[in-house]
Amino acid sequence: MSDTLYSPQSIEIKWQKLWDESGIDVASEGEGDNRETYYCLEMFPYPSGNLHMGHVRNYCLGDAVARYKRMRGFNVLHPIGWDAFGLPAENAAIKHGRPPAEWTYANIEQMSAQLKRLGLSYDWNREIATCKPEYYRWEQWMFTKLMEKGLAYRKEAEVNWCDPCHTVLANEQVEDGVCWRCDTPVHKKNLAQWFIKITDYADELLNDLDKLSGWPDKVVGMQRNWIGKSSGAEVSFQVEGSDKTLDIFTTRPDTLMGVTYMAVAAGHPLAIKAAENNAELAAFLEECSVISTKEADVATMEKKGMALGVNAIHPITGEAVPVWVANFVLMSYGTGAVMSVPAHDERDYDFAKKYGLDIKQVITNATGDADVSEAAFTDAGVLIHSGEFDGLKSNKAKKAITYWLNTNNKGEERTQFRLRDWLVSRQRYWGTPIPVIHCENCGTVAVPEQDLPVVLPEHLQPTGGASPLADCEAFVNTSCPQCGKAAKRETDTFDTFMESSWYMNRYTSANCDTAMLDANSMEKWAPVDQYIGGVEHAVLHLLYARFYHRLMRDVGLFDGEKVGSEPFKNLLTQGMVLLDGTKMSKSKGNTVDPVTIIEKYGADTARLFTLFAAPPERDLEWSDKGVEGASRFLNRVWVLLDKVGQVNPGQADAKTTKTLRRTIHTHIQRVTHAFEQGFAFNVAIAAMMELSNALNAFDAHDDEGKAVVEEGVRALVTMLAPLVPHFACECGERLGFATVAVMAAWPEVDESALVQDEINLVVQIQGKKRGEIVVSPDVSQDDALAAAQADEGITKWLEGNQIVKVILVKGRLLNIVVKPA
RNA sequence: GCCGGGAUGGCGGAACUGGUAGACGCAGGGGACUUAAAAUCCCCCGGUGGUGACACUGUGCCGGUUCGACUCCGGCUCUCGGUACCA
Repeated sequence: MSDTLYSPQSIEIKWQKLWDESGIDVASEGEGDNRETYYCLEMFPYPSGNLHMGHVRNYCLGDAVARYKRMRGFNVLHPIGWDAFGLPAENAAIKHGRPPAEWTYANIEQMSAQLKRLGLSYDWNREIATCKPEYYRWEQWMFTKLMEKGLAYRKEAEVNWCDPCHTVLANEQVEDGVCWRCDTPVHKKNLAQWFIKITDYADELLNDLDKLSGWPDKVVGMQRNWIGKSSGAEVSFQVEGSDKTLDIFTTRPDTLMGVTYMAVAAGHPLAIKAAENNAELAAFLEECSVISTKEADVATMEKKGMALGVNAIHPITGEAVPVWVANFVLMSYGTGAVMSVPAHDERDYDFAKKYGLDIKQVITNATGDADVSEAAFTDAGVLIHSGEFDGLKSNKAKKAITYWLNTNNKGEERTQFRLRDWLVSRQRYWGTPIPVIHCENCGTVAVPEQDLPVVLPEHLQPTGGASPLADCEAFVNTSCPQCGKAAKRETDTFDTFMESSWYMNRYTSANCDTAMLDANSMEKWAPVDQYIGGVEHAVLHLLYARFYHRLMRDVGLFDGEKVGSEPFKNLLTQGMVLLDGTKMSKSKGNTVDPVTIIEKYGADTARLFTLFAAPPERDLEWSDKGVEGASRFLNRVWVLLDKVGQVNPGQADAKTTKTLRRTIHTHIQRVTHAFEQGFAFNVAIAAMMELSNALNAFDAHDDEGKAVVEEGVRALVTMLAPLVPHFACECGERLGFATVAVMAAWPEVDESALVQDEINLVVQIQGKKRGEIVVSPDVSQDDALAAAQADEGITKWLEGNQIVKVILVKGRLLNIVVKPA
């Protein structure tokens, strides 16, 4: 019997100390290190105060990957840091009356200790915090480069505005159309904001999605839809009685002859002008400004509109069609105006029915009987009531009509993206200052490189109203770098997606203080081989990071040939951690504290459970009982170690020993396969449990049996090392491993151990299992059929029938198809 | 609304490329050990019928392809994530 019981607390602290001292988690930059590099990265945490189970899951997955790759002989980079700017720090600051910096730094300290207690194999030498000037100075530098290149620009955009609070609200701060703090209805307001031209990269970002074979199809699909390339035409409608045109984009120029009205956004200049002497219309525009800017709200609200009393001239027929303002047309998408073809578009149809607008059918189906009296006909088809275009199919008609518009100077072929430029300004304090100075003489001037970073004062106290940065004279007042006269700093800060868009590259050269990146280090490690994080980042963060990586490439920070255009080679999107079927969250009060679990069961049990309870990409339902099960398994393995070296009295059986050895090697194969195929740790652990059960059920009666048991237990402990590293190291020490278990070589499958003399072959009649026969693994179809026909349990199903077809699936089954004789 | 997932026993899940559905674990039932309890160990465990061998049935719903479908195709339902200022 083992003289010591498995006691996780002391073991874990012991090994954490030993790993730290030996530096095995440090990514080697050394010249003499010839190992292939592997970069494993988990999405860095927002320092909210305490680690939650979502973090634990994310980082246990990443750690298992990193440790597995080390055991496979890779030189692994596995860094960690803090996404430290953001709204929650300001909210906490308001609540506690202390500056966000204090709260943030205290949280980082606390969460670092919690991460360390989990035994995660991070290279802490590369730790970064995005709220530090050493980090964000390079983001500011990059922004000034983008200004130089014309990729950053300023224009007006709508924000959620709360009058009493005198501040811009995040979408999250708008609840059912009212401000979360004062319950006043929120309305839209235009502000001058900074944008980055991600649309210049839309085609590249779209086309390169094909290269992302290591990403889940669903994420690639979501990005493709988000970028949303569509081809169609831009069409100019003359505004009646004016020299202005109303320009629209449509993907269906074939339906142009069916336009019966136009619709513009409430913020469209035409609507604003028409409202000048129309009180009713002005009131409607005001009503439209009181809804949130969320797409989901806009899409689900009741569709409303009002005629502007203005007409547009149809470019082909010359007919006048009324222009309406509609609450579902967005100023931020396309031109802020659409042509409406109710006969062939569902939304236009509903709107036309509601307001009694004309419905003119111009497309029919192949049989010519498409009907629009009850619903819109939205399929492609054949043109009717379209003058010279009658009889053309939709595809041809699109080209013909676009060609007509082009030759008559009333439109042209166009590609439109759903993707909009990235709005990076935030009217908030706790973020990276935008490195711009406003000068009365010179306009907006970028802060010169030698004056960077623009340091954010960390002592300010937000109140819930306007940003305290704007009131901080020491920050705001400066001089113009061009003319030297008194000038004012930009007080907006960057969207926090800016920081998280390049941190993965910064880790390669985290301590470089002379440039954003050290090109050599970047080219050594990047791109990230395996990125792991929540699927909720499938579009925004991952798209911005793909974009920013290209910006860094194009600014010349690294060689695009060597690194490639994509920052993340493989992506694993993990599911959420649920309790009672809903996401664990503080606000719902359904959380389980990781620290409590670690204190009760140890980090290894917590790690094992989160990896075992669900496949990585699926949601994980938390179960206290399941945690106990994980703990029991570790105890069983702990006791199993006592079997090593034992020879029991009794008769040895060579066949049983051979079967055990086969089991050991099929399980090494299965575990390895599970690791290699999408890191299916839940399946790997199940296979390890089976192996443990098989070893436990076997008693060695001779030296051969003893040797096989030892082989099996050693393989089991080695394969457990990436998942429960402290436990495996302690077991390895007990077994006399030559190296620490977490750096041991991964077990190899002995193919010769897998060979079987005979197998059970399933016999089916009409695809239903009716029995099994024992045959050689490479039995012929005829021999298998003969064996089946000799089996009493099977022949009874064949009686009175004639065999029509026989199918042998080698090593699996024999299916006999019969019909009544 | 739009875009994208998911649905398998009482529960979490497994099932290779279309080839024995329910591995592994949890819960539950029975037993061993114990004065007792805990811990541990052994057996059973989708449903219906049957003492049993066994039979029928069964992977959200409806339909299809196939010798054979959890897996492929068409149509739904419910649910979750994203929806551009939460990160």
